[in-house]
Amino acid sequence: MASTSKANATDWAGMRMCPLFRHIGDEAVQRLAEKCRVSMVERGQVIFTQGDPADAFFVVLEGWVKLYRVTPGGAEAVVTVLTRGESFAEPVMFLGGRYPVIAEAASSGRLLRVEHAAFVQCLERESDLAVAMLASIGIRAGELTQQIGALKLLDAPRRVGEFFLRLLADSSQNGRIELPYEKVLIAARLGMTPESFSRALAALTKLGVTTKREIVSIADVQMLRDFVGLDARRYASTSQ
Amino acid sequence: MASTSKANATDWAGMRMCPLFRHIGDEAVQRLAEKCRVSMVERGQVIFTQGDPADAFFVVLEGWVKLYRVTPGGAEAVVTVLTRGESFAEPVMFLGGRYPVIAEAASSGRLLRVEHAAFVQCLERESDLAVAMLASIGIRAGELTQQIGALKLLDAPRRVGEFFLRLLADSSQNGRIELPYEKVLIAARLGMTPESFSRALAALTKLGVTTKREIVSIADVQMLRDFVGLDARRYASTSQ
DNA sequence: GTCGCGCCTTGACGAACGTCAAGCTGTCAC
DNA sequence: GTGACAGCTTGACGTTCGTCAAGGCGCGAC
Repeated sequence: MASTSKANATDWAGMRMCPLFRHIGDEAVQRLAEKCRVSMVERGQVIFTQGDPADAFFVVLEGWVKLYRVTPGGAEAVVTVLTRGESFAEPVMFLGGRYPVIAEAASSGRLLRVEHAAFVQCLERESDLAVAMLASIGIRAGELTQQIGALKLLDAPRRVGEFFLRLLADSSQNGRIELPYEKVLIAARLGMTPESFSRALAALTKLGVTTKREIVSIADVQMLRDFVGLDARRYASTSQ
Repeated sequence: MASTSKANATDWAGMRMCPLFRHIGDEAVQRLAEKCRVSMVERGQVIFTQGDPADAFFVVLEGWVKLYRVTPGGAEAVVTVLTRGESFAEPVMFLGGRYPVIAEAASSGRLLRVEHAAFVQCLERESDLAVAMLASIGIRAGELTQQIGALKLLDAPRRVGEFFLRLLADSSQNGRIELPYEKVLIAARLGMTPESFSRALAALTKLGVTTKREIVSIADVQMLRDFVGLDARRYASTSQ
């Protein structure tokens, strides 16, 4: 990997926005972070390849990562696209198998790398950590179950709006969001075609959401919130 | 709860089909099962209520359970419906909070009740268990991410077909599946309206899938498999 | 028995998204 | 500067599902 460094305070904060570590005590997160390395990656850089032994999992601290397979035909089949605060490859690492996909940086960014050995060490030392992580990961599963419903409930512009708001909530960069270069990836992530994504962006322009290249600017966050209708879905919130 | 008993061999097998315990060693599952109780429930019976301290989580061994909230207006808002092999309320239990929903048996059935104390005891004793469960639960999350995609990919009849096949895979009762009394629950679970569900069933009749009341009979399982097109989606399989 | 009430079904209609196809815009090579 | 290519946008059209509405079936009450 290009260049690695120890996790600093910023990275430590980045870990907290990951669902995996959301319900874990500050000290525990810090102790784990100390054993991890932060890697800088460039667009196109391969993080791991299909078949590599899964000896670590990753948290995206900044930028975008795409996971894909190469089909027998040789075509790229994108499994998913991840961004800030999202983790990947944990299950394979826990099981001690091999990575079933290729992970590639879809933009320049920073990744936290959690090694198997370091992780298990922490887990054995404090049994609270295991329970807390089980909770975190379980809640994440619950949220996903809901997303399935939300996918049907929300139309394309609202889905895009919600996605932008979620990215914004993490780092309040005053209405500015950076997307990966290929917007087709975002479309895939949101479960729609590039065409629909483009139309959704056009519809959001009326609400003060403008896009210049890969930069999205939201003039009035509250207006977007109202449009998405977060309030109407308050009942459904929290897991199971 | 109506009547409880110790977990027997059948129940022990039932636990194995739960994603939570899928990647755990036989001995570990058995040790945990020994500490759990199996409850018989009748249709309409409340398993726990909104606000109760979450001191246990559950695995459905047989029958159907619905989780719902009562909205401020007094209406029932069904969160989800679960059946054989599915667990619920783990995250809240791990966090030591209170149940945020009401759990009610949607049909008569059998539940495995896993107490907090017993669970933590097992977890502390063997650190492998924690890692295995993290893997299991993580894979489940990965599967859900896929379901989100599948939801868009598959039309209504195919979604219903796939759902039936998944229920069948668990207990090969020779093409016979029992649904809960109110089919509207299944429709909700599959993310569609009762009308669409009805139409989907009508479409499946041509494929030898007949429904009499709450009993679904599948004449030719392979034909249904072909229709759903499991093969076409093989690439996307396994988590992340 | 038969009345009434749920629930399931069936039909007609409209909205939203995917697909196909064409045009536009930016970037890079030469 | 000019050409070529890739990605994005826009338009037209068909499919599918949700919505609204009416009808049928089964079950329990009286």
